[in-house]
Amino acid sequence: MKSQITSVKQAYLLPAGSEITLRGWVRSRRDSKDITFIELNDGSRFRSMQLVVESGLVPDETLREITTGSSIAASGALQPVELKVAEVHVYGTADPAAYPLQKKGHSFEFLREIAHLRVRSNTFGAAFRVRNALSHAVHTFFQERDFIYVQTPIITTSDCEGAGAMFNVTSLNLKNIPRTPAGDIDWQQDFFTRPAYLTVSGQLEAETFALAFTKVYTFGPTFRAENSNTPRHLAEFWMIEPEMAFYDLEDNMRLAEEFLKFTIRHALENSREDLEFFNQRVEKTVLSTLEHVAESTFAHLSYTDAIKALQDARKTWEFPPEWGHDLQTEHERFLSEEIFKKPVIVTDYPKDIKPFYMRVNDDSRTVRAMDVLVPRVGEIIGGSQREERADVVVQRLRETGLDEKAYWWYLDLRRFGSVPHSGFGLGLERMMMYLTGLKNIRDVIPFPRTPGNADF
RNA sequence: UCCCCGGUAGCUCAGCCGGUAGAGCAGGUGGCUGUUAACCACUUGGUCGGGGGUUCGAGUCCCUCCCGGGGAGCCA
Repeated sequence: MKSQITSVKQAYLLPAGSEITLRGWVRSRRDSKDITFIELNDGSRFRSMQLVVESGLVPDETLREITTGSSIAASGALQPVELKVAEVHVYGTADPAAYPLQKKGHSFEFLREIAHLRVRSNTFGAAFRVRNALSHAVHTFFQERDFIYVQTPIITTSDCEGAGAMFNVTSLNLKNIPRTPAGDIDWQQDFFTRPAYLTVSGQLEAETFALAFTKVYTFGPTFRAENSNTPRHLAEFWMIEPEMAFYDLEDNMRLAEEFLKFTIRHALENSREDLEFFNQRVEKTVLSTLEHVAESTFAHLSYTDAIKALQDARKTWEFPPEWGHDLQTEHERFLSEEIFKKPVIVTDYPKDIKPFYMRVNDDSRTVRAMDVLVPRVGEIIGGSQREERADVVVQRLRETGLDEKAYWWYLDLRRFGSVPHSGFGLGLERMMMYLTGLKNIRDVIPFPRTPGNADF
């Protein structure tokens, strides 16, 4: 009798009586005198499969090895909701006294310290299946709309946009750094003959592709060397950056809204079981919020109107809202959580608090920027219409104190066939927090990198 | 980086005005039952985050460093 090797996910689709072999890791085990129940999980879906072992069928010494965390193969006949085991093979044991995962719930803080094992838990199994589904949805969304996927460089030499501190990339011997006669670091002797960094954004490079392929997107890792210690920040995270020629800010906002709704609907349809777990155990508003947002229309208002609304609100602020200052976290949350109770897009920020590449409005005080704020998570998308006028970009570079020579190729885009264009950046992990209700960004990325933490 | 809170058994925590360390769960042993965060009985297990100080005596008070969490800034 030959049995078919299947995943737990597939097994639930097979008829009773099917002879199958399952392989995976033991979640828990319960013993009776003449019968043993084993929960087997292989990560293929949230549910485990219950294995029933009647006494005498499996040697005692084998049964003894089957403890929480051990890896086994089990063959037998499927019957409703479980597998009646005829034969078991143990691949690897897991000493119960040493195996850190118990049947009981653990704190996220503890599980973070065992990131190599936490993926075997309910929460993190669900989280990373959702992350997989979300990544798939990202590509599906853009590919269905004829966007070209572009891999922008991880290593960059453009001393970028002032978008936060950067990690240096060097092959110099740090114990013996070459110096110029003046005593400065002699970058000529470094690998790239100039300072190099890990990218903080693929946007500038993506713009070059957008001005050839019309619609493009990036999806890759980005790095920030900021000493940020919050549940919303990572030193290494994944960002999705679409960039579209011939799109103005309205087109850009429409796409952002469509994108969020598409990925939410995709998750609701394809990750239902995992999301139901989050809804039950992590954040009981996740499902209702997602379903609500998938059907709602995002609120829109200008930065200037937002400031007014915040000033009119009967609320005492730690930082009173004031035109010209960036919105504080408390302001953003109030807009999305209290005033609108749904995603809000704030546009047209003062130019002095935004980067050089954003298109300057006719009032010459504001730029065509947009931030999408969602309840619970805050800023999930930041984007803008790009400044396509060569003279204005140059002026903005000078105003911000950047070296226009370093941006010669970026300025070329404005000299040769320039067009209006727009784009935005979306943090994959922020989206994950929104989908799962998990409150710490370190719990939605496999191996989080934060100040002082790069284990695993 | 700043401001709060915390660090005691493998995990989650209690430990009062300083007097010499405890519970639940997990683990082990036995029992019982088609069990499902199983149940019942017994039981192993601790440099009280590190260092320094005060004191007859410090888990407890003081200083300092490290680590974790929350808030703020930076942003996605």
